[in-house]
Amino acid sequence: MKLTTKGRYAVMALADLANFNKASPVPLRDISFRQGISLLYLEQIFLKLKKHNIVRSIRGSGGGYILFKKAEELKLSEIFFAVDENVKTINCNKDSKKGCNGKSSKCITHYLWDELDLHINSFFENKKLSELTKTQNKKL
Amino acid sequence: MKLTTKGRYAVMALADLANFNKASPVPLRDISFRQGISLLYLEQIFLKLKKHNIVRSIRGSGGGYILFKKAEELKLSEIFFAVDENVKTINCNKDSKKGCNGKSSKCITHYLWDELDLHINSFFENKKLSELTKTQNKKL
DNA sequence: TATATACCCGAGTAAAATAGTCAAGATTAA
DNA sequence: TTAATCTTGACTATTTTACTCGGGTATATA
Repeated sequence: MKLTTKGRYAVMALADLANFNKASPVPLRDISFRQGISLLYLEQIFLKLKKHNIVRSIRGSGGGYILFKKAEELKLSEIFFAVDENVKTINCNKDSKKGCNGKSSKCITHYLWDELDLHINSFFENKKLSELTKTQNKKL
Repeated sequence: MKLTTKGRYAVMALADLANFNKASPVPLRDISFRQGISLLYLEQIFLKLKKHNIVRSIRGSGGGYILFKKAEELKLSEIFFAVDENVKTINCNKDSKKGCNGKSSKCITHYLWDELDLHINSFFENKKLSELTKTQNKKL
């Protein structure tokens, strides 16, 4: 689980999309403008979201993107997974030279990072996109 | 809270130190060897740990480092804070141009990252260094 | 006191990752 | 047909990370 702007932008853009998704497809140009994210970069991100069936695209004039699932059913973990590919925060055995082989005092921290991943993951697993837009609407 | 090898190394090295801390100071050379971490890099890391009163140094021949606190009382959050300086995983208003100003639909995700930080922080707040070494000793 | 062992510290740097841009399309509504 | 919009792969500037380097300083011990 890398936490970079790519994941952040994806969540922001989808939250925006959810807000404007009522009737017609939303073009990236609009999201780009409203959220202040580079259009070209958004395109990259939405291609990934599309590949993972998070959004559906409608081409041509008047086209844009729509959510594939309802915001109430879309977990943030799905979004991050779609754009970030890497799911581990830290892994101990990058180069298995001295890193982690299970014996001696070497991999003292192995289980820690596993636990951490579970912990972070549970946060995103239990969070739906709709919770964001609700928060926003309340201006909480 | 950036999660990089610097934080990882710090935790690994301190866990190692806690294991060998019984009688005499532990030289970085030994930790470097056992954990497979560059000695020069470890020095950098331990300077920070020292500044934050996590370890104490003893110079000269026969010298090395010892833990300043008991492993049972040393929270992982202190360690990460000491070496990483940055505490936020993602922040929404890097350049406050369009990022986050509290109005319109812009900062939809603002509270999300706050929550996330709290969530991750609580993990490290509730974890003591001694829990790591115990895990290791049990070969769990 | 000489010497080796260790910490101390600022500065520099190579590699990797991130955050984009660019160019050339393909579709489709109006 | 034309403008709007998505599609795709490749390219690139910037930033961050993960180190290295070169010179210290302090102290135990022979």
